[in-house]
Amino acid sequence: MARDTRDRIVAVARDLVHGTSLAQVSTDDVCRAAGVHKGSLYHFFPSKDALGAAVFELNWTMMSAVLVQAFADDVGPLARIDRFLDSFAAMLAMMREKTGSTPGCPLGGLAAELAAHGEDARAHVTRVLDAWKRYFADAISEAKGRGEVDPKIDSGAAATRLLAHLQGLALLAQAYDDPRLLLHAKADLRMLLAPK
Amino acid sequence: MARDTRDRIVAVARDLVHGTSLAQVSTDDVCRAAGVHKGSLYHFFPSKDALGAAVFELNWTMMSAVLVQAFADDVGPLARIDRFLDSFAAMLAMMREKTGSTPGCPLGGLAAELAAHGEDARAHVTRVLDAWKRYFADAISEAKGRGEVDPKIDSGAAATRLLAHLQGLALLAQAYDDPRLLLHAKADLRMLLAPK
DNA sequence: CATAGAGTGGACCGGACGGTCAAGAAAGGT
DNA sequence: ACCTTTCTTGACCGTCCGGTCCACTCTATG
Repeated sequence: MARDTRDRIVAVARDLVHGTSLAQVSTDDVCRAAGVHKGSLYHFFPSKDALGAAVFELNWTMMSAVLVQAFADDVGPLARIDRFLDSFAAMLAMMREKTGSTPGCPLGGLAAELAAHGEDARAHVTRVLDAWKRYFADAISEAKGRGEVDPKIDSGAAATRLLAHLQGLALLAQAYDDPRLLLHAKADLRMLLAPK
Repeated sequence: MARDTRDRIVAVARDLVHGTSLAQVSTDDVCRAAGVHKGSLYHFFPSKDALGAAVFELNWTMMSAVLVQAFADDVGPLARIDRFLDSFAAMLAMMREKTGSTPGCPLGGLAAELAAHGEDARAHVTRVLDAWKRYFADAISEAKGRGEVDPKIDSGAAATRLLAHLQGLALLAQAYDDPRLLLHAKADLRMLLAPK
């Protein structure tokens, strides 16, 4: 029951924050939507910022699940990247169905907001982004070994390129309220890999 | 004097908002920093949202100046894009000096935030992004004519690619508090142009 | 110089906000 | 059965917020 309440608070907060921003969602909003009282919220979280961090963490957990699934090695490394992009696009499209407007990247959007909330929040955010990048970097390394991309490129730098591009596409998708912008992702990321 | 006050309010608001978000800056903050009283602010702007729109407009004006200068046709089209990227990177680095933390793209960041402020705000934002994209698209068209990029690519789609990538790099630069991420911009955008 | 209207000062408002608290209800170990 | 710890409740607080109001002061114009 206890863990359940905490989880419900975070999940509800996540839904409210996604598509908007942490600042635009009040603790009252969260409590109302979760059917919980302020005291409970502040029993589990020392501050609103802490709740924000938990939301970010939950987003990362969900993204991790998608990453693990997409990057399973039953297909080649480049196909894994493609598969992840499909999942990512589907995720945004589904969110648009549910909320009526296209959200940005659940991690990137919060990352930009939390970066201004002090140095430790920023450090946390960058650790998560690094973990995400590693999935790309590993696949790229493997693709280099297979001769599917230019072996001279730096895997880490290429991974950063891919992540940046994906973040940019998600941001434009949000601004244009059009998840179809992500349809270009596969081809775009291929260009950034200098394939042979 | 009148225009002067209005301009000062917007300029100050811009400085406060840049690097954070509109939501995190209060009208009191703006008034204090501008040495102005609430009555004056609400004499010029009917609401805080209107002030936000004016800030966005100012950012676009400043960006336009950079664009016009960078895209002057005294050099080839691809060199213009490079020149713009230099200016953009310099802009972010300068802002970091001034505020102590790396801001995101002055247009992209606000665009993402304002997109959730109703349909008309979003439409305004997309018009500005389209205008920005046009600078890229025109240069790409010219580069195609000169045979500097693959003539088969669609200029508009390529321009979207470039803008998305730039936005993504700016977002990561903000999250990592490291403007050097933009150093890769030139090479990255080249890859996205499928040069011959 | 009279007057109108733009611009400014600054007090004020209602409500929303993040956060607290004390007391009670469950849960859980012994 | 008992007590301790973990939750939950719901009223409450001080502050900050966006926004209003009205009296005042400039300044441009006729």
